[in-house]
Amino acid sequence: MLYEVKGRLRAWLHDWAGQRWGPDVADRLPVRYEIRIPEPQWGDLALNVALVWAKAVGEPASALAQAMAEALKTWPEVADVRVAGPGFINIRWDRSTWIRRWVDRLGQPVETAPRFRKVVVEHTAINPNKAAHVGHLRNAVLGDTLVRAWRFLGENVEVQNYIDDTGVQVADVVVGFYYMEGRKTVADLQSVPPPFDHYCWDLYTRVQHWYEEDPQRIRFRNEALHALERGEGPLAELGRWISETILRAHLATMERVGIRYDVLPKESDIIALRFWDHAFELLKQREAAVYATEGPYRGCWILPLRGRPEWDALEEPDKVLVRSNGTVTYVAKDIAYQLWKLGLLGQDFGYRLFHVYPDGHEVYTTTADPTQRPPGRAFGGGDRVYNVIDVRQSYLQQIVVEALRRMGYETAAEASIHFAYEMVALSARSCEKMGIPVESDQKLIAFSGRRGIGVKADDLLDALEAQARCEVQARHPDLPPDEQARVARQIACGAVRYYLLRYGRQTVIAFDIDEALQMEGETGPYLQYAWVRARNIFERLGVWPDWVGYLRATRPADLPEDYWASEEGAATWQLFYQAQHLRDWVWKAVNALELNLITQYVYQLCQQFHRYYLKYRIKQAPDPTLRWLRAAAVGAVVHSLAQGLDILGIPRPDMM
RNA sequence: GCGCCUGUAGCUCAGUCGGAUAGAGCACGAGAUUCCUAAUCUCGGGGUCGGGGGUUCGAGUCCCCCCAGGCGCACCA
Repeated sequence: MLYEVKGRLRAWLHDWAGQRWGPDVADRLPVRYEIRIPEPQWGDLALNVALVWAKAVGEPASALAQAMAEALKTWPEVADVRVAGPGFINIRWDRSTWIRRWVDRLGQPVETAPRFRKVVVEHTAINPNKAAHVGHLRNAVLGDTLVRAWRFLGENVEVQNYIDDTGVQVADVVVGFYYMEGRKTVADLQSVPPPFDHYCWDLYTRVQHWYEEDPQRIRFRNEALHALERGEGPLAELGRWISETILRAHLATMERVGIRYDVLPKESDIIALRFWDHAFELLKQREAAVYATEGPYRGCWILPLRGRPEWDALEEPDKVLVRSNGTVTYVAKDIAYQLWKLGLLGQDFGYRLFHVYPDGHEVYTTTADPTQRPPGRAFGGGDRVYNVIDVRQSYLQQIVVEALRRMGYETAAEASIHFAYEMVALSARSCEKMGIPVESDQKLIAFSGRRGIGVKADDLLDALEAQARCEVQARHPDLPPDEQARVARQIACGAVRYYLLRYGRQTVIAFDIDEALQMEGETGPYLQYAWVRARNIFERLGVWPDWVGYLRATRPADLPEDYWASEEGAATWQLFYQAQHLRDWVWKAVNALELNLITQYVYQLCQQFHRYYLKYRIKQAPDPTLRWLRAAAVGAVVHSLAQGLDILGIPRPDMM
């Protein structure tokens, strides 16, 4: 509701300016003024528009503010408008009107016009050669939360998880099984002690050491790599089985934290379908790729980047796409794939069903046979594409976008967004605990699959679940064990997701096991506990889940106007009003790609609710009117919290 | 060398396109429960916002310089 009022206010201010200075002036006035929620003492809404516009029109800010304030007083939902400081306009809403209108509108869908035809979000993209670690989890949680936020805002979103099943990493594990361990058939792999992805975690680091012992052995990797690319022979067969098995393990791990996908495009199919050839033709046609006849890249096809200030600073700004030996570089493949995501390649994969989630949601994977098409489904072709990849890939991502630009796909370049975030590293303290040697001056140690340094996502979740289960058992000894386990899983999921989301994306997370296992204070369980408490109120009133019906049926004919001036009235209003801001924050978060804005908002709402809950009882309120007012505020929290927790992917337990 | 990012309480971090008195959590100390209430709440100490200069009604936030740290800059993936 607040969201809608803010929109009206902007339009109204524009009209007001038009009447005062004429429409031409109004259209040229800065629109970057702020409509913010101030400290409660100032009012419900604060505008700095007079300060911003005063500069533009050369009138004193305070006089301007005064005039606007007078005009705003005619709004029916406005109780009072005051001018403060150098020219802030502080609006105070008519509380009774607001709360009544809010109850009436509950359940009505918010009207949203989608901005995009399809938003594509690619995240996770873990090499399918070993178990997922917490760093991968950060990627997936950020991506998934972005997906949830866009869906909340009414967009059609497709979730992609790119699978590099032909790369060095898978090749190394193939080498490990085939040459080091002599496991040469799929049957041999099936006898590996489970969990398979955890076994490969160790094997992968063992292979690295094996290479270091004798550098000659690197030829086994090349052999495996070629086999994977050709897709034939016993090595390729092992590779296919390994990558698919580990991919399924990754899907299971991600399902534990509520993360799902729509389509899993495989590198092997990109190779088999020769996506690059098509992209290459396009690049040549549009003169974005050039054959170098001289200089250091003689004999290569390059993407010339000279001529733009941001690239000229580099020693060798041009980027090789096709090597002098005719092979294709990593960036080049990425350009082809990005073109497909944007629907510009003029070519598509085939698809087959890969997995069905318990609730019926289907995940497809690609095939090399383009005639295989799932009925009623189409993948790729987004008009907004997010690539969730850590910040170290920024340079590469910039090149991909620049290539689109050079090809003349300006809009597509604008639509391609690199969601860059910092990595998860181990704190020196955690390393010591885990027995990893640390040099004294090092504060952080980066995760490294090769060296086997990192915390597996499953291990973290297991630890959290075990801990949560102990607590649940202590609190609800009579609850059936499978119910206890279910709640524990929900809490573990909430704890991990909140832990990974609360940091800004440019903050390196120094992973600390004790901190990650924390369930008190600013944590996921804190939010979940607020939900349980709020929900319990209506439960105890006997009106769950139809608390909306309850609020409508028991609404008092008149609300006491002096209530809002009391201490309780102020608290009730603040809680109610705070619960109205979700949509604004989600919007802001998605546009700035700062998802921690959502966690902060939800956390603060919960904090406010916990305080209110302790102070004002609902069921035992002194009279029906007070009960209704308090219950309405709690209802606003329930409404907002349900949506907020869903966006964050934090489960909503029935009890804790 | 060049580019990007970071520096805020003992620790881990927020801080909204520049806005009103710099905030949380953890840790530490003291308290709160005859049931919608302890995975919670209340109170307390703790800060030269890395340093210096500038822009303006107003700077943790924008600009310049310096210091410290991280990451990136292949015919590797």
